Amino acid sequence: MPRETPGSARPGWRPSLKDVATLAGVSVMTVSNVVRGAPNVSAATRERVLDVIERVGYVPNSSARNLRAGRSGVVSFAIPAIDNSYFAELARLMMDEAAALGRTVLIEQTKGDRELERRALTGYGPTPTDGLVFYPQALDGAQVSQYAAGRPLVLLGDRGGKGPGDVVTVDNEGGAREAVAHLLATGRRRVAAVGDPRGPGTENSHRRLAGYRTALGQAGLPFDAGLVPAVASYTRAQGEAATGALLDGGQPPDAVFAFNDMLAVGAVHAVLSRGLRVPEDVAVAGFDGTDEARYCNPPLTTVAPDKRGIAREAMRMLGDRITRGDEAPYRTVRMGHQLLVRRSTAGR
Amino acid sequence: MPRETPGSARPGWRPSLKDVATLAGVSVMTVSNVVRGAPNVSAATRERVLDVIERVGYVPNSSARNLRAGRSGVVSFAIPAIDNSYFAELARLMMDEAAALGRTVLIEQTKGDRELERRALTGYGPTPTDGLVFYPQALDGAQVSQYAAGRPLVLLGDRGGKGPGDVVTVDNEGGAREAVAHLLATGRRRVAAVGDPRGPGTENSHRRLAGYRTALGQAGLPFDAGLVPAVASYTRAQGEAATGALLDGGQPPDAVFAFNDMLAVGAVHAVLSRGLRVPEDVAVAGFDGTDEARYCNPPLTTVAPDKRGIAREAMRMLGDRITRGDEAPYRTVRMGHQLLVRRSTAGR
DNA sequence: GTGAAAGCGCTAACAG
DNA sequence: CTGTTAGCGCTTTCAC
Repeated sequence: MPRETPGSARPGWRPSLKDVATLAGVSVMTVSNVVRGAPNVSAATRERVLDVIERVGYVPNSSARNLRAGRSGVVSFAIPAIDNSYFAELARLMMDEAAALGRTVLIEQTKGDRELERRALTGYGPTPTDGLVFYPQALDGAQVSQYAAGRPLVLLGDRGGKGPGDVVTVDNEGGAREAVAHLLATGRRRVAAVGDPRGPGTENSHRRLAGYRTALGQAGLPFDAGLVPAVASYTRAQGEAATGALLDGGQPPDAVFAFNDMLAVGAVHAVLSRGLRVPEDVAVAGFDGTDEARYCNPPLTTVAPDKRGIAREAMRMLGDRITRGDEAPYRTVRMGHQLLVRRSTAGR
Repeated sequence: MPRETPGSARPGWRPSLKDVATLAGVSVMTVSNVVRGAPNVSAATRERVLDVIERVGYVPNSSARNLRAGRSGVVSFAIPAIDNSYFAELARLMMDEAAALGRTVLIEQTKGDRELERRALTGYGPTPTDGLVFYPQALDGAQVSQYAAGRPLVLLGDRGGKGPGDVVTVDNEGGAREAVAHLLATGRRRVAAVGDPRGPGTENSHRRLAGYRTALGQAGLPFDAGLVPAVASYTRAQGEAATGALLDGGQPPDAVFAFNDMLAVGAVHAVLSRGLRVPEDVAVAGFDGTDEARYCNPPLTTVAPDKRGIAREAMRMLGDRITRGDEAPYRTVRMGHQLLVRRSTAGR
C-alpha cells in the first residue's frame, strides 16, 4: 500500500510529520521541533518548515502523540444529567477552565446509574481520559475509592472523611440552613424539604437535609417527616410531583425548600397550577443559583454556589494530580455561596 | 528503562497486550484475537487468556487502537452553548444515540464565535474526532464548505442549497408560521418577532423570520420592522432586554413570538416584571419545545421539533459517512415538529 | 489455530 | 543546529 504522495488530498487523508519533512528537505525531528516550538532550530529552517506546514495543512495526530505521552489531554466531567441547568452551566465553566489549561472536557452522563458511574470512574469507557471531575450520585464513598483506584480524581460535593481524591465543595449544610432560616424569618411555619433521595443518594442531599433540620431546631420547630417527601430524581417533574402530593395532603406546607433549582421550578409549578400563589400561599426556595431560577416567575430565591470558582479549583487540582502524579494528601476546598433572595420567598 | 513486571500495579500503569501475552504464555496476536472476539482461537486458549485479562485488569489502549485504525471513535457535537436548554436536551439525546452506535460524543462550545466554529469544523482541536454534528451560527454556507473540506459532517438546521454535508432539520418556516398564525387566531394584532440576529446568524433564524412574515401576510397584516428587534445572542437575558425595550416603546406589542425558548422565557419575564400579564396583556410563544418552557409560569406555547428523531438521524447519517466513507450525494432529512399550545397564548 | 514482522505518527535520548 | 534510533500498544498481513 504505497503512501500517497503529499499533495494528493484524498478526503480523510492527512499529511504526517514525515510528509512535511520530505517536502521541506529536513528530518522528521526538525519538523517535530518546529511544531512543538523547541528552541534549537535555525530561523531559516523554521521558516521553510512552517511554509510547508501551512501549504499542506499539516496538523499533529493526537492519537500518536497520546500514545507516546501516555496521556490523552482529555478529562471527563461525569455528572448525572447534562439537561439539569446546574450541570449545564457548570459544564460550560469546566470547559472554559479546562481550555485555559490546554485540556479538553468530555462530558459523561451517569444518570444516577451505578454501572455508568463505575464505568466513568474506572475510565474503562471507549475513550481514554487522563482523569475526571465526578459528581457521585449512586455510589458511596467506599465504592468510589475502590473503582477510582489511583486515577486522578476530583470529587464534587461534600464527602465525609478523606476520599480517594481531592474534593471541591460548598457548605451544603450551611447554605440549606440559611435558606430555611430565611423562610422561617418570613413567618413560615410548615416548611417542606423536597429532595430527600432516601437510600444512599448524594452526600450533598444529606448535608442539605441536615441544614434543614438544624434551621428548624434553631427556630424551636419540630421535625415533621411528613414534610420531607422522597424524590426519584432531581428533575422539574419530580419537584412538581412531590410538591403536588404535599399540597394535596391534609396538612399542606406554607413553604418549600427544594434541594436544587430543578425541583424548585417544579414546586412552583405545582403550587401555581393548584390556584395557589407564590409566595403568598407557599414560598419556594431552591439551591444552585441557576439562570433558570432567576428567570422563573416569580423569580426564585436560591442558594448560589460559586460555580466559576468550583470549576477553576476542580480543573486546577485535577491538573496537578495528572501532571505531577501528585501523591500528596488529598485536599478539600470549600467554595463560597450566597443566598440570593428573590420574590419567591417575599414575606406576606 | 525496564518495563515493569506485570502485577506491579503502580498507579497510572496499565498492562498491555504484551503483558497479558507473557502471562498467558501466548503471543500478542492471540491475545488480540481474543480481545476482539476473532473466531480463530481455540476454546482452551481463549479461556486462559481471558483469565489473565480478568486478573490483571487489562483494558485496550484507545490511543494505540486509534493510531492503527486512523479513527478515534469520537464525534463532536459543536453547538453555540451547552447552557441553552435546547442544546442541553439535544446533547443528552445525541449522547444516547451515539452510545448505541458505539461512539462517544465530545461537546464543543462555539459561542457563536467564527474562530471557534472554524476550529470545530476543521477538527484541528486538541482532540481528534471522526466527524461532527454542527449547529452553525457565525459561519455562512460557503465558509462551512471551505473549512469542513471532506470531513464527515452533519449540519443541523435549514441550509439553502446543497451543503458540504448531510442536513437534519425541521420545518423552521412552517413551525414559525403556525405559531404566529395561532397568535393571530387568538386575536392578537401586534405580534413582535424576537430573535432576528441581523447579519449572517443562522439560517434557522432567517427561516423563522420568513415564517413570521408569511403568517402576517396570510392574515393581511403589514410587516412592521419596529416589532422585530435585533438580539445579540439567544439567551434569557437578551429575550428580556429586547422585549423590555419593545414594551417600553410607544407602541407595545400584544404578543411575542420568540425564536427560541430561552428568548421566550426572557420575554415572559420582561412582561411580568412590568406589571403586565401573560397572556392577557401580552401572549408569548417560543420555539424548541424544551422542558423549561413547559414548567414556565405560565406554561409556554412552543414549537417542539422531534429532538429524539433529530439526534437519531444525525448520528446515523454521520456514522454512515464515517464508516462507509460515503461519497453519495448529501441528503437532507426534515424531522417533524409540533405546536404545543399552552397557557401563555390563551385567548383573552 | 498460532505467531512473527511491520508500521500507524510521534518524540525522548542521544549522537554528530 | 540537525539527524538517527528506538519504541509507545495495537492490528493487518502473511507464514507456519
